[in-house]
Amino acid sequence: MAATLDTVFSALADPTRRAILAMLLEDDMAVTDVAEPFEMSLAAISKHLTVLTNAGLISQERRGRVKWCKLEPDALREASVWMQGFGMMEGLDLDAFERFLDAELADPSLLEEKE
Amino acid sequence: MAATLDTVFSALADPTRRAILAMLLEDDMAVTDVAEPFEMSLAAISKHLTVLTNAGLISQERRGRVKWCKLEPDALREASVWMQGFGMMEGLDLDAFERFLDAELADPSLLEEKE
DNA sequence: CGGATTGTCAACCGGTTGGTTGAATATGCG
DNA sequence: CGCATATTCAACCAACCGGTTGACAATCCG
Repeated sequence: MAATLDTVFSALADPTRRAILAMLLEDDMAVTDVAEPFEMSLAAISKHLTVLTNAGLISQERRGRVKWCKLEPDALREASVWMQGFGMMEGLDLDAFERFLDAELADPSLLEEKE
Repeated sequence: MAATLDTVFSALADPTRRAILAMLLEDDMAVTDVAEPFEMSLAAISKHLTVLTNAGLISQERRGRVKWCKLEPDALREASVWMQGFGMMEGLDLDAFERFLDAELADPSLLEEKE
């Protein structure tokens, strides 16, 4: 699917879909389990999941009766890069971010609150 | 204006609006000048500008007849932080990332190459 | 004043979105 | 086989979106 900035951003514009993404951050889930916490029909959730799939933000793999949903965070990269063009991440180039990741992983106390 | 993730992301979901933001990256502009390169009515652009204003992504200040549009890149921060929670933050807590952002913005030299 | 420029408002229109319901389609299990 | 489970499909609906046009308001200028 062509995951354009349009499809990605508009997929992210719905709170239900963002909540679904957050849930999938924890673990892969079946459609029914994704739907469980929401007060809307399963069919509605199914639609949200196809929107997310078309945006490339998740992938769905059928295994037996169950269709598993998996987060595909790479789809956020293009959008993230686009946003970085706008100043608010002044100086926060990806290299710096990688170094931050390394540092954090090596020594999580590095960025502790310093008061 | 309450600039929620909803309003920000849905504002960004339209290519015309993203193009407008990119133009404003260069310089502040009057409404008519913003509209000039687009093949649509001034009224349509005016609507897009109110959407961007409601999302907090731009501000508009009237000076005489002319209304100047100014980019407000800070509005992207919340959305950006939300997005960074996915994928690149594997195994990291968001609080640390936000502290990182603050520190980075306060002192960009913090993460200079250390070789 | 009177005319040109700048921008918004209001009404309208077709297409999309986010939800519903009920039927349909697989698949697994006893 | 026959039933329960898992998920989608199809039709429908109200609401919203992105665009149009024409009228309107405000400001500058000769």
